[in-house]
Amino acid sequence: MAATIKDIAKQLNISVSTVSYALNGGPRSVPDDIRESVLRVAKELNYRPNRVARSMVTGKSDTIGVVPPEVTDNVFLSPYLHLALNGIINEAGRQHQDVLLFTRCSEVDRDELASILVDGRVDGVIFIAPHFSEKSVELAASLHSPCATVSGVPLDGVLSFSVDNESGVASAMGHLYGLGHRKIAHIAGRLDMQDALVRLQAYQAFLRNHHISYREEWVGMGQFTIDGGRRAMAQLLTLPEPPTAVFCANDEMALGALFEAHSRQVRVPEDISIVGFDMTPGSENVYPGLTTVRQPIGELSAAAVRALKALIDGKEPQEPTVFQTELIIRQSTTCPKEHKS
Amino acid sequence: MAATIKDIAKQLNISVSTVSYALNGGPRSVPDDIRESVLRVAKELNYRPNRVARSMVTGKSDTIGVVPPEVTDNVFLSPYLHLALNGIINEAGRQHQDVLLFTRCSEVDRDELASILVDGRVDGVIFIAPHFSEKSVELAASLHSPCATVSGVPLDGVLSFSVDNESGVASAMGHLYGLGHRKIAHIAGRLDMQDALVRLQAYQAFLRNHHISYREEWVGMGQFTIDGGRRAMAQLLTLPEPPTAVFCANDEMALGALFEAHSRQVRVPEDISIVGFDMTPGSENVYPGLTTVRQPIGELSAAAVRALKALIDGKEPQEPTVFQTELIIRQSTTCPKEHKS
DNA sequence: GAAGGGTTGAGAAACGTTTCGGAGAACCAG
DNA sequence: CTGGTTCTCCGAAACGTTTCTCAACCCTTC
Repeated sequence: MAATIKDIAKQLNISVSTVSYALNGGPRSVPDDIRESVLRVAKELNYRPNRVARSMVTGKSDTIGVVPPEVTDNVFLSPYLHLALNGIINEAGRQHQDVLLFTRCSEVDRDELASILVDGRVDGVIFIAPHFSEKSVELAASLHSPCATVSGVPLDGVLSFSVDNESGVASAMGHLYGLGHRKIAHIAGRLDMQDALVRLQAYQAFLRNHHISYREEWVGMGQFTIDGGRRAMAQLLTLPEPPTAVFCANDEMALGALFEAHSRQVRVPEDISIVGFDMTPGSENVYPGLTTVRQPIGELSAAAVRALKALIDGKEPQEPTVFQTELIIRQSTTCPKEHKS
Repeated sequence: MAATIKDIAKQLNISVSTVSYALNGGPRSVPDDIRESVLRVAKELNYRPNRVARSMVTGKSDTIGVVPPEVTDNVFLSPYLHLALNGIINEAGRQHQDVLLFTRCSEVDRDELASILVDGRVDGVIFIAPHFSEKSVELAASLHSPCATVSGVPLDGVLSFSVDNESGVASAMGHLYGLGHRKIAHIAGRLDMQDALVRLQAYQAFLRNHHISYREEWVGMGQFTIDGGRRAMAQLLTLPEPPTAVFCANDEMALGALFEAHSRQVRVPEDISIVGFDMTPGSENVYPGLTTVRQPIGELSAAAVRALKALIDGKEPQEPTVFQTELIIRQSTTCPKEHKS
């Protein structure tokens, strides 16, 4: 039985509109004495404005929605999603927005996913690393509801924030190449995701540019997971001619590769060098520390929130933004054996 | 300009109530032919129900709120909060609930925090590890809105989920004691949080029960953070008589302690043993692997969601639930030096 | 003292749903 | 044919806000 604006009005024998104006410093002024008594009675009755009712009228909710790439158990354990979500939350707080997490996208069909985008509970939506097959981004764009993607395909009507994968991959591969590696394998992520595909292509482009022939058996599919990385590494290590270095499309697969190497008594980096991508917290404290490509996931996500908020506020949509990466050299990479002695 | 129920009614020349019944399989039946045409037109018009309006009438939102212990930048980077949030999201999805993250608790006063609890956007709230000073839990309880705490103080009218800290601490301390350690220090967490306080007390109780005298200088304050753990460890290591083992109230502080030991050329576990608490993912892959006390944070949080949902659905409130811990012995603990040779 | 402007506050509409009350039609049993 | 039950479906109320319209009043100013 929460108190409403009507209760206040009744108690003071004034109209609800006056109460509303007083409470909000509303579009109209009210005399000081009335305002004070309204505030007093509001406090007495323990009045709390009902945000749902307000949303109903204003059409605003001060809440932004976040759609994960998929909804399976423990998606949010992914370090990438973790960093992205953290960045979103940080910035959302600053922008005075709450965050609504959609947890039910998988069990409903795409149509319904679209419905949650426009059901009035959020002012805008951020899609984190959507799959190519995910139609809801286009749907959201076609509904003209403010939306943004983090690491998605740039699309008309959608704010887009991504990282310069090409130069990131080039720096990682260049590092290995510079150390003398020529037998460089790649463990790719889920190819139905933008980052994975682009990184694979950039890997291939690097080989081409450096006149190294592309060998299909040196590309493993790691699905962006630790286990996937392990399996892919296992395959690579049992090849008749194994590579001397592995570039992984994210840190989790790199960790998996590292663990697989450990369990097969293959030394890292002496026997094989490993490079990751993302610079997740977990890449730092393993043994040996993982050489990786830092991408500013948090900043990228925060920028998405900022731009989304601006769009919601009626500003002009921001152009697609590409963030730069940075190579972080740690202990998991060194010269190939043949080169050394 | 989203289509509404009215548009459907107008197009078919029937009343909105009939449309609503048809759409919802509502409390009343409608003839099959009408239902079908309603569904058809709804599809044609791309109709999406407005959840806000529905909430308004039904008073339900199918959304549960999550309140972090505090809102500062990067709170959600905390592995504890990460695991808790992940557990909540997993279970919320299963219970067909979305998750609203409150990002704005710090800048508003407690009163306002309470207001977001009952502003109609959520059906219930989960407080994760609230501080003692946090009045909003009591406030929420007094407002009779469904709420739960994870690792909070048990309180009337609040569902409570926590872990058996006493036995967890006893198993960790017992492990060190069994290895021969008698000089056991403790790095405590934020003492304005339930878990930290109880673990400190359990540490003291263990010493008492084993007739080891309590030494104040062997208790460091680590604030539950890596940096705090580092600083506390630095102090312990510069003591005239340093301890041979350190029991930390969480894994992050244990990692901090580990790193500090590394940087001072103090070997772990040969020179000093370290035990953590939580079994966060980060504790596994460091060198040496961290002995720790596993607490099922995810399950605990999931249970909170389940119980909260049941309460929202009008079931009887579940009794406070205490989860058991499990000692995970890895490589960061061994016998003290004096004992060995 | 009348015209005009500004201030004040009451009343009501609107947002999009759900669901109740009840009117009319159809059907059945007596 | 009558009385009761069941089926249809319309109209309207309700949820709690925000904000518009409009009337009443007060104060200038000519």
